[in-house]
Amino acid sequence: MTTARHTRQLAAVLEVVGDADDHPTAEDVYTRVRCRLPRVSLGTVYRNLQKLVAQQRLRVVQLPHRAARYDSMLQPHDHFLCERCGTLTDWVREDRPQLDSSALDQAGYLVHAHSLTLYGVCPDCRAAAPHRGVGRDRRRHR
Amino acid sequence: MTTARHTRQLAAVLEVVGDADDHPTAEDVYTRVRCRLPRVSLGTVYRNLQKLVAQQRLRVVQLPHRAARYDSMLQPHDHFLCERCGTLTDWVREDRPQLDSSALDQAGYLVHAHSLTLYGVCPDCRAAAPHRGVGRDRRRHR
DNA sequence: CTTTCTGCAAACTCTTTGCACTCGT
DNA sequence: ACGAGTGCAAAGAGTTTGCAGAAAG
Repeated sequence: MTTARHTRQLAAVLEVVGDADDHPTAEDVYTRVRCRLPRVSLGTVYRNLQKLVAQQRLRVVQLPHRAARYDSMLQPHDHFLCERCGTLTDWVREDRPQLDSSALDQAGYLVHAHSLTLYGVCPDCRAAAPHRGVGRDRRRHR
Repeated sequence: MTTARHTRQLAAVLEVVGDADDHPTAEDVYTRVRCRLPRVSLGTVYRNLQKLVAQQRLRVVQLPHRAARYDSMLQPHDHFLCERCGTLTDWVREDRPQLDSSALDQAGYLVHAHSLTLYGVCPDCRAAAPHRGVGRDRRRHR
């Protein structure tokens, strides 16, 4: 039987993501964990993030063309990604319409989970440049 | 001024994806285009897929831990991914216009687009093994 | 002591790119 | 002919993995 061990590295990874309010990437987590445990390796960070996600103690948000982001908010929610600055925002819908998948259910599909992400421009970026530049100059952050 | 050229490679890529009913990956498209144009390169396939997506003549479906899949269905729709066999299915909801993002709108977010993907087990896989194996044996296809 | 976990570095997957050449227009 | 598009091969980002040694139980 597999006995999960409690290591400093695992604890640090969990705590770093828990304390973060910015949906850090694996690299971000690595950097922050390093402040405490200067000898951790990126591989270990990845392994522990993976483990914590599997244990449902953390969530991953996979994004097209970007590194995965980690999230300690466990309550069901979705995300908004600002295409200009790359900031990822939690979006908790109180009216979460239960996502009527009955058509799929009836067709014999078994739905375990889903992911919904919105893309657009955040308030800060709109304020900074309301008329989005014609030239393509995205991909600035991370 | 940029003058778009009409090349065999571009036409073949578009046609291959258009004829496909299985959401091919870039590699799949590459293989199929090769039947006709044995000298195409994977880089060209990627470049053309990218171009076609930018022109809204094709759609990409980005999936966690998997290669992107291409889709010629232009009407708004979502997807279902079978976690056992990797098959991606179009899911057209008639009741789609929902997705009430007014809370975000009011907070100053500008929403351009969104993506919604469901994960689970497709009818075929359920029939093949109703009681999903306890051991993790995913990642079979592609 | 045993076994899991770690650090390190190499490998891997998917995708993008630089460059010289080709072929639409 | 001009230059967008191509083939090729190399680079790149992000993530995974094999292995010997460290350390948790």
